[in-house]
Amino acid sequence: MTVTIKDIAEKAGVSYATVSRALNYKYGVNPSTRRQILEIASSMNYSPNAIARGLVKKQTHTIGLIIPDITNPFFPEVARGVEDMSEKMGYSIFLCNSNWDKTKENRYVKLLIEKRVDGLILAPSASVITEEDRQIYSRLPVVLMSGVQSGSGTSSVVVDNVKGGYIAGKYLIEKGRKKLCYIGGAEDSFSVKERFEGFFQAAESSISVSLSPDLVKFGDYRQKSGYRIMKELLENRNIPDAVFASNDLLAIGVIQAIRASGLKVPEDISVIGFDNIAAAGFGEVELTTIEHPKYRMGELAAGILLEKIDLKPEMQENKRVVLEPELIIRRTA
Amino acid sequence: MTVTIKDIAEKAGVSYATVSRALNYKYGVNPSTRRQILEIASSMNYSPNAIARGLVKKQTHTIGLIIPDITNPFFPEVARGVEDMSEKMGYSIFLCNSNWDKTKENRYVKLLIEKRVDGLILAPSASVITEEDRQIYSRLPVVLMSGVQSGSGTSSVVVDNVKGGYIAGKYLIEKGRKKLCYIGGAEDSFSVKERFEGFFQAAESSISVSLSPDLVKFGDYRQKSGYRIMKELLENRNIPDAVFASNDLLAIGVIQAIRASGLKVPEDISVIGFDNIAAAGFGEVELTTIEHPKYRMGELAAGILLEKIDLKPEMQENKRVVLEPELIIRRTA
DNA sequence: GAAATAATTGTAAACGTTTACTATTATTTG
DNA sequence: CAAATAATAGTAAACGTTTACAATTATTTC
Repeated sequence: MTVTIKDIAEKAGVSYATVSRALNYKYGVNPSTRRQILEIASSMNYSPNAIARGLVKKQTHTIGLIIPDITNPFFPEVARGVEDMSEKMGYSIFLCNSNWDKTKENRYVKLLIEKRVDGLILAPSASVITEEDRQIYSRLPVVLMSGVQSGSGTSSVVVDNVKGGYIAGKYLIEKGRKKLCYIGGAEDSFSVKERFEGFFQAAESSISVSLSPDLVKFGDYRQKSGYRIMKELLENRNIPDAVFASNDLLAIGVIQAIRASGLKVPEDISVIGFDNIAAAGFGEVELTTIEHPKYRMGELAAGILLEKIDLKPEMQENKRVVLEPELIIRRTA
Repeated sequence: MTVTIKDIAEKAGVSYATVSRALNYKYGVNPSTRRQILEIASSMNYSPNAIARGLVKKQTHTIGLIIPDITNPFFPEVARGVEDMSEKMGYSIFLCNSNWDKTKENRYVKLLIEKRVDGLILAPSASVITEEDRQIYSRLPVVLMSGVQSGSGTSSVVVDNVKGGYIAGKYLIEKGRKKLCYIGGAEDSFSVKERFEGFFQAAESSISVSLSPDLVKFGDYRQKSGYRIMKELLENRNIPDAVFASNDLLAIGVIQAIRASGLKVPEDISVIGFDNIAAAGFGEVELTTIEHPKYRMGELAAGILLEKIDLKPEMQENKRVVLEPELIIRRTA
């Protein structure tokens, strides 16, 4: 049906090996023959079959990107970073949403391996790394992103969560806040724990500041959760003067709850988030937060992966790059 | 290196055709042989090579998704809809960001065809459809999404922009607004025009309402643009009592400008957007807007495409489905 | 229990490339 | 101008599957 190298060869009166060479600009084909072949190819609307090529070259120039949910405002930028870098290097990406479901994530990994991707970028939906995971990392180049503990057995790029938490805490304290509060996502999430750790360190470092256990709460990573938790705190008259939410969505929920109760942000309660999602800067939100270099993270992950792909398996080594968080001061703290 | 059907065949002492049949659950292989083969396959950690299969079956179970920019809050939901539906039907998606660049979009189309995707979903970066585009639609199943005029020569799924604009206008008028204003994205964008058309119709339908040409402005689709345009209007003392922005980002910028000038939304000026992006509902934004069924659009596009793929080319027919917009009343109008 | 039929398995070609190796032709060299 | 060399082109195998067809083996039927 579609045009193949053979068709071109026939029309040009040469063998199809020659056509292949001409098309791939390999040296060793007569310039005039090549010109002729190229012309015929374009006139026949020839489109090289990357599947066939992939089969013989054992390379698809394709990588898999598995993230929990592209709809979560954290991930589009990451994905864009991955895509931009990949495109620049001649790779395409399969986008897969694991929907925070480890089983689905694993199914995707399996599928992508069947599709013979050259490598995999994974923002895991769970923090723990299983034996099965390690097994996968030995089958193909993988780089992990975001919320991954060190010693994962493969390359990873993460933000310095502890430092981010620390910066948030320090800033709040400098602003004269005394009664701190931490509202985190899922308690078993690695990054939630790390951000808390940094925040806790900051609180500890100042004797006049408290971070009492009843002002450390966990839920999940959605806005509603922030709203609910904060509302409860307010209703119980357990009122901090500053809250650090472990991500921006949560922080927005927290602010809503505070304002709904008639209190003011930041006058009565300062609120600081984490991630600096695009919406944090929107109009009336103006959230003070910690920048999580999302785009850069994606870009780096892709860069590291592509570098790995170019190396023979025994030459590949695992890198861990830790990105710097940064305080973004807006209006809520 | 990796395990192939031949390796399994050898170990099982059968021909590799039999292994292929067993693995694919084709009828005509002895149950006990199959059991044995399956066991060997799994013990050897066999992963079928989808590339090789794709070559012979001339089907990759892969579709391409080209959108302008996943970082634009409109697209993640669309992409998610596409992905969910595709996954359900056993297809993977290549994600490509054209970055609103027609040239890049075309390069991607070409690349995806080389990678032999079974079909293509395209949210075009430009409104006009060229001869080249039509040529492409004849090469493989394509469905277009969002901002596509009818008669595009292939299937498409869009929202009823005219109706959306009309609903916005009607609502503002019902609320007693008299001096309407339209702030649109790029003037040559099809959807910008359509939304205006509907809005204009609504304005026309009521004699006590004005929509004067100096209150119809165009820019691009970013927040800043909305801010800038509105600011100018306010500075020139050309002040409407209601503005319909052709998307939410623009609307947010408009609101910022209004509030920065000391006026109140919605008391002094009502603002209504379009798209209902997630951030429109966030905390303090609470934007009144027109729902654009983004997820549904992606889901439908994928559904229509997959249906098309299953049909012989001559059986494929072009569908155009028009989704209903819906008024979402929040706090800005 | 032989013939007919059904079930299972094997053989080989095909999918569209790339590439090692060989063959041919053109060019240089002394 | 013959020999040596360089440039160009061709042949055939390989990549890992699927599948039409043929071959074999098992089962049924009378």
